Amino acid sequence: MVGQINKDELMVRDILSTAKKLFAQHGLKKTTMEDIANALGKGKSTLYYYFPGKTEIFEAVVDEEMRNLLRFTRQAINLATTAKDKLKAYFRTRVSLMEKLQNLSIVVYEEIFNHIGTILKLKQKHDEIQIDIIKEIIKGGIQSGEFKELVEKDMELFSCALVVAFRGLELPIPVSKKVRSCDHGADLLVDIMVDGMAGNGLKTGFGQKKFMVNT
Amino acid sequence: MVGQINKDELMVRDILSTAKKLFAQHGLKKTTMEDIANALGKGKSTLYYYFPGKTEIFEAVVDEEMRNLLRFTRQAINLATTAKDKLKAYFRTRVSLMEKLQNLSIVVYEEIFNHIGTILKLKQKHDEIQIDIIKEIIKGGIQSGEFKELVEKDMELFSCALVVAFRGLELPIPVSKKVRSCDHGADLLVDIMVDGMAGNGLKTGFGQKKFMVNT
DNA sequence: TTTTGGACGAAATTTCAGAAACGGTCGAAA
DNA sequence: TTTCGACCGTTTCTGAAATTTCGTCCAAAA
Repeated sequence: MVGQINKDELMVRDILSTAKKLFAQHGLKKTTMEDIANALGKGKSTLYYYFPGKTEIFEAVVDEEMRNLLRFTRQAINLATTAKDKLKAYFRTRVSLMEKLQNLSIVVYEEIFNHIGTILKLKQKHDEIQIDIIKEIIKGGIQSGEFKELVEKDMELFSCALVVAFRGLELPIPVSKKVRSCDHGADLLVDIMVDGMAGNGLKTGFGQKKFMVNT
Repeated sequence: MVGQINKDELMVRDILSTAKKLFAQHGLKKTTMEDIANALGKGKSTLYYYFPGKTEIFEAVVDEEMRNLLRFTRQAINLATTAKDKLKAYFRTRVSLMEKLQNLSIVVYEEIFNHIGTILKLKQKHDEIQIDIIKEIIKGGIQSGEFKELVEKDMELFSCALVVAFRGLELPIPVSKKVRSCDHGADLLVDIMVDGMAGNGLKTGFGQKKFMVNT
């Protein structure tokens, strides 16, 4: 009984790993149940013994992949001590692991952007302008002393990031709407961005005080 | 002469405005050159006198729409005085004008997301978790005094925004890659987010020395 | 000259019936 | 309990004919 459960899970793992390879290689549509079965050296209906259908296999593969990403993220977060470093860890691991995850989802993305790639190239041109706008604002803020100094490279980077990040808001997905619909939201974000999240009352005692001097 | 140039531009404007209506109503593919010509009350070849082809008309329509959005954005920015308010104006106008622009691109978006809507629903579930993770980090930061106080609602909003904004980075577009590929980028962003962009000594002329205190 | 309309050809798109492929089921066998 | 081949209903592909649509051309109107 315990052995059977293990055998069950082993089979499920086998199915998922080979399915993942095939999905990453040929995409969801082009990968048939028979392909998976053949790659496993099993009969097609064996798959249906372990999974209700093709959809569930795909979902399981994606779910597993996302769980992995989450696991690594949590791990990196736990290694950091301060909240600031935790945030850094969050973003850093997500950025690096995203690229690995894209091995799986690249086919999906390709399917999407074969349909709209042309249109988004138009957008790109205007993104350049938007970046310049933001950069100008920041430059103005720096000159007036309202903002901290920032080297040209970082300003460029930060402006790019803002524009790109905003694209996430443009995607018509439920969670986006939640943020988008709240007018107060945009202001809050800028408030945080400008004034920072750091509290004035630094935590008592043992904290390491650092002085950074810019000119 | 001058009169002809005006007439030219007037005709171009007419074409673009009626084409825009039709594109928004029926989409790019379902709108034929004859549809546009009929709606104008002109012959089909008239269109070809003013534009090389259908593609160019569509691009011109989209370009005009984006220019409009840019125009309003600049206008709003100029009305604001401080850089902080300018940033706010930037985001606020973009959010509100985006919805109007979507009247045009809603057909486009529909075409896109009929293909991938199913897949992105999977993501949504994990987004919920990510939001919770970030919220927890922020909560911890607040409790330790590292971060400023934030009401529950704003914390939720801010966390959502971060997750959603990150979606923009995931899109496989050149500018995204530019930001994504730079490891230093993520850290810079968090640095700015935490410490803020605000300088200490406001606009005291020339030599700006700044002291940043971290814990 | 400048501008327009409609006819025209080439190329893309749609249609649709028949064929192939696919997801999923079932009973039997190991 | 686990695996398998055969089978069914549906979806997807194919390819050729019919239709639509882009873009050109030229005569004619302004």
